[in-house]
This record gives sequence, C-alpha cells and structure tokens, in this order.
Amino acid sequence: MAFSFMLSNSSGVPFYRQIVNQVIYGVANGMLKPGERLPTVRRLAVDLQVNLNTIAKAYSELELRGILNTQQGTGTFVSDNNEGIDPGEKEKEIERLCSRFLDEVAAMGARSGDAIAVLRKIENKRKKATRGT
Amino acid sequence: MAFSFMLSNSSGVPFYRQIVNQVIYGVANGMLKPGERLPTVRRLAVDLQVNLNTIAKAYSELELRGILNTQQGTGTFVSDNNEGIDPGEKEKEIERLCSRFLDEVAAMGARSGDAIAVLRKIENKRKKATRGT
Amino acid sequence: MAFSFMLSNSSGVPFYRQIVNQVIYGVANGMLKPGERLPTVRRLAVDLQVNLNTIAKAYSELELRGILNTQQGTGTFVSDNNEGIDPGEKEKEIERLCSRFLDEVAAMGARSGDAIAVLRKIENKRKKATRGT
Amino acid sequence: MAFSFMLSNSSGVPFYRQIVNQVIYGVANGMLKPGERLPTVRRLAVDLQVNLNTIAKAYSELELRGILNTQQGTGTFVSDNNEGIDPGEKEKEIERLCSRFLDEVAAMGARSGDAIAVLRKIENKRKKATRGT
DNA sequence: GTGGTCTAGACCACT
DNA sequence: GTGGTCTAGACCACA
Repeated sequence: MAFSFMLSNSSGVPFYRQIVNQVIYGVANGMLKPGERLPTVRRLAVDLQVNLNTIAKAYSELELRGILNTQQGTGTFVSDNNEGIDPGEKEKEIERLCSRFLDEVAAMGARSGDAIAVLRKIENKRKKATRGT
Repeated sequence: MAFSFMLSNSSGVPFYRQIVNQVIYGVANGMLKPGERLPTVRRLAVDLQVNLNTIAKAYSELELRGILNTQQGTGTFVSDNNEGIDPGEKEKEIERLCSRFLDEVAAMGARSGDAIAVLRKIENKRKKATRGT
Repeated sequence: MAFSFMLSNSSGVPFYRQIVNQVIYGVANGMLKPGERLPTVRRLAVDLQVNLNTIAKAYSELELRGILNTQQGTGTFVSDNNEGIDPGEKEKEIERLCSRFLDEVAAMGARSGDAIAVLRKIENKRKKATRGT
Repeated sequence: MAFSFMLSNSSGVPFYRQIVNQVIYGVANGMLKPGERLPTVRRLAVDLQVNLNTIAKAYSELELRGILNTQQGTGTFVSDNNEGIDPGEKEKEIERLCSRFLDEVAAMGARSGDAIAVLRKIENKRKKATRGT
C-alpha cells in the first residue's frame, strides 16, 4: 500500500501542518522508508487541491528539521537518519488534543465512555466509506 | 476552592481561546455552577493583564455557544439550561464533536486507535485525581 | 443578480448584526449558494465604510453558527453542510427559534395571536413578490 | 383579572423596555384604565426581581410620553388622555420582528407554515403551564 | 492578499 | 459599574 496524504478542512489544523505531521508520522511508522521519494511539490499540490506554496512550506519545514532531503532537479527524499523526529513531542500534542476533547465532552454533561463509543462508531462508518472509494 | 483563570502566552493558543476553554473545563468539572457569576469583563482584563476586548470576545463566544448568559448592566453568568437539553439533540452534538476530534487526529497524522488509547489513559488519570478530592 | 450588502445606521441594529442577518437571509433565499465565496473582510469593510473588525466579528459569528466556513489565507465561504442536518435536530432548532420569538413578542407587550396574524400577512406579501421574479 | 407584568430574560429585550411596552399595550387594550393606579416602583422592583432604577427608568419614559402621571407622594396613575400611544409605531415594530423571524426560519430551510404550527404548539403548552400557576 | 488576534481608547445602553 | 459596539492601527499565520 502506497503512502497517501489526506487533508481535512474541518479540523482547523493548517494544511501545511497536516502535511508535515503526516510525513513525520509516516516516517516514524515505517510507511515512508529512508531514501524513498516523495511526490513533487507540483504533483502533490494538484492531488490535494491546494496552493503550491502550501506544499513548498511543508516540505521546507521538513527539510529544515532534517526529515526530508531535497536534491535540486531530482526530487525530495526521506532522509537516512531521522533525528528530526521526537516521539515525545508528538505524544504531548496528542495528549493535549485528547485532554481538550474530554473537557468538551464533560462540559456537555456526557460520560467519556459514551463519547469513546461514538468515536468507534464513526471510525467504523468511515472505514466502510473509504473502502468504497 | 475558587475558580481562577491562567493565561500562558507561550502556548500559541490565543488568549481568548484559553479563556473559552477554561470556562468549558470549569463548567464541566462543576467548579463553575449554573447561575454562578463570572468575573466582570473589566476585572478579568486587569487580572489577566489583557485587553478588555479580548475578554469580551471570549465571553461572547461562550454566550453564542449557550454556555454563558449575559445580562447587560448586570453581569455574566453560567447558563442553567445545560441540563434541560433533550437527549437526541445531545447525541448529535456529541457526534459532531467526535467527528471533529477524529479529523484533528487524522490531521496530525496519528491513527484514531492510538488517540483512543490516549483518551483512556487520561480518563484513568483523572479518575484517580478526583478520588483524591 | 449579485448579492449585495446594505447598512442602515439609523435602525439601531448594530452593523455586525445587520451583516449577520443579511447573510442568513441570503443563504435562506438561495442568493448565497453553498460553497460560494463571500467578499473579503477588507473589501467589504471598504464597501460598507466600516471598520475591518466589524466585518470580522460578523463573519466569525456566522462561522460559529456553522453558516460560513473560513479558511485562513484563502477566504470565507458559505457552508455546504446546511443541507445534511438531520430532521430531528432541525425540529429542535426551530422550536428554540419559535420559543425565543414568542418571548420577544411577549416582551413587546403584544399577544402571540396578533403576531401570528402579522406573520401570515408578511408571508402572503412575500409570496406575491416572489411570483413576480 | 388584574394587570400583571412578565419579564423574559431570554428575549434580549431590555427589562425597562419590556415594562414600557407592556404598559402601553395594557392601556391600548383597556386592561389599564385611565386613572388606574400602578404598583409603586419599589413594589414592582421586588415583584419582578429587578433593580429599582430599571423600573424608575420605565416609569419615567412613560411619564415623558404622557401615558403615565406621577403625583409625588401619592403614586403613579394612568393618564386620562392617551395621546402618547401611536398604534402604527408598534405595528411596525412587530412587523420587523416577524420579518426577521421568517428570515431565520427560511435560513434553516424550513417552511414558514411549519414554523407557525410550532408556534401554536408552544403557545398551547405555555397556556397550560400558566394555568397551573 | 487572506483571515486571526490583540491593543488602546471611545462612546453607548442597561441596571 | 456592567456589558456592547465600533474605530484605528499593529502584527502574525496561512495560502
């Protein structure tokens, strides 16, 4: 299965950050292997239907952090040594997200257990929808 | 223990949003009770050392969301209708919240399963903390 | 026919609320279609001769209410999910609206029966007007 | 049946204006007869649970418009000649209210006929509730 | 260029 | 004194 990007415009997370995060996650996960080539800026911009600059910004942040490696005229590749990735940092971000979510659930007077059940339900619905694509 | 606000200016989260979140959290936890009065806009602005309008913006978002109730010339209060919402509607609201949460998780490049695991972890941590009260 | 805004400064209704109402009306009438782009904050501010922040306030209330959808750096658009709301939820929303309306009528010291008569009158007038289009 | 005031705090209409409107409506309707005595400022403030100044403001606006008549040390009475009341003015206000209501109904994609049905339903529910008081 | 946040300061309406 | 509205102007983040 090839690596693929997905942008959500309802999440409030900036597009360029979504791309950055997904690359980091892909690398950390082994879905993107060292040396593997990423789509060109232009290609990805077309695929994701966003502005060229948005992709460029994401790639350049990833290059600055040493996760990607751009070779003029050849393409963009996953670096060999992935020191730019700090798993703890991401973990903290997820925790913050989850914490806020639980607060909002509680503010509505719902139990967190119920909310998790709803999460699973939506998750399943989405999986089915994706399969159909 | 009185409810109190705290702003971090290094978190990147806008001041007004921090206030919104803290009120939501306070209501969720019962630290802010229905009908309870919140600090005046002016008072809170002085306390938190931010501009009046910043507080006003936070309060007015909370009013739009039905969490606060403001009476011109009198003050700002916690809504008391947080209970009387009918269950079907609540269900939908929770689904919307969950859906957005999953979008945010995906936008971070994380898997929803991982996020749910984190949710459970936080949930447990909080249960223990509450027991201590 | 293009959609256009108009502000009255003698009506006592705040500028930002006039804008909110006009967008609602425009969406209701199909003059603003889902996905359609609204004038930029800056542009509208110049056109209507009001401050930037006044427009921003209106747009942001409309976003909170789910009627508009804003993408930083790109623009502000009419939401396209106004259709997909499930009927039960809509019913509740209408009840809330009606309840508030009756409160307002009572607050004016009028009888609800009289108000309903006026509603019918306006309804008929509008039907005729539409027929002429 | 004695004349009685009712304040709604969910209508958004200022308290003092609700009182003014209700007196005007009462007079126009014959429920308040010329020469009839109104409750004292203090009494009404206690009954309606609002600030003294709020009642005072309402009474003084009504006196300015010639609808009420205050005699120091004796009380406040309905004037004999009620020229302060312009029925057209009130009619217009109600029309504006109704017009906005229909817009909001339409913005939700509902039919105005349905909304009116809901209005009647709520109206009946409220009548029953009041009877029980 | 687009929207988002924040400040400083003014004036108004309501209680 | 309480909240609401508006302006002018600055700086930032995003596409």
